[in-house]
Amino acid sequence: MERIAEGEYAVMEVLWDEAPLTAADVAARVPEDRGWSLATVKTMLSRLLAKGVLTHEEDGRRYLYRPAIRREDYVAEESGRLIDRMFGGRVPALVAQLAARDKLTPADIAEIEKLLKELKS
Amino acid sequence: MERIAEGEYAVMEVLWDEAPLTAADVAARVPEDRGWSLATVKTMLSRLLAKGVLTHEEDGRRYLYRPAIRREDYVAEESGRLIDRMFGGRVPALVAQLAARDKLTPADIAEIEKLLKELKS
DNA sequence: GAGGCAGAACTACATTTGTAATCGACAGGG
DNA sequence: CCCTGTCGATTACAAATGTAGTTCTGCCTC
Repeated sequence: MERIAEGEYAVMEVLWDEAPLTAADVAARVPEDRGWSLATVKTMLSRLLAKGVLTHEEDGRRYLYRPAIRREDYVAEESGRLIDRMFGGRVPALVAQLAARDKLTPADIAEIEKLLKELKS
Repeated sequence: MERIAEGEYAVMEVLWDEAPLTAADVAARVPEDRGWSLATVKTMLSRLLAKGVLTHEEDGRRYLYRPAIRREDYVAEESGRLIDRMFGGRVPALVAQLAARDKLTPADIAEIEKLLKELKS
């Protein structure tokens, strides 16, 4: 699976949330703070098509875009990559790091414990 | 803190592992499979210096390089970024994802549970 | 003391990414 | 039927990245 750049990812997010959409629809849904023009969004869409992570179908004179890969799959790949690179593939090392940085609220801890308990059953 | 590119990161790893080192030493320690020439490593070192994440001190005619930022800090920032982007900042969502993908061995689970238990004390 | 080697500094060049502008085709409104 | 707005396609261009090569300058060796 091709790598998706940071900016491109914002477009994927939109389409993972709702698809199919026209280019204009995507542009309208991209987070405001990107400050992108429609042209920029169209460039992103072309590149994502070229990378094979989007498909398009014709709808009259326009295209409707939709993701060709599942969000879960991409997210899994990216997090795996990070865990491999930064934590030697060891998930507990990641959790330890988060803990050391106070990134875990008591609610998070409870939730994770619950998850793990269910896993073992 | 400046963003460190993927390739540059490999150089940082070397120096986090052992420092200070000369450019040649770094080159010798970069993972084989990168297939980098000494020149490439030197370019990386310059760019990392420019980004302010390395420092160098003179050692006669050469430089000795050492990290200017701590590995833990960088790793914390990067993992935070990923968790924000892909999991809406929710760590339990990340753990759930790993679980769903069978990325957690029973040993991992036990280790994480132990970590969390200690956190609560 | 001249030649060569080792270092850093500078230069090079393709690809990817961010961020558009422009072009050519066509559909719909008047 | 023609104008104009809308589409996708093509082109643009700077910054970051990957991956070196080249140059200049001393130090070491013979």
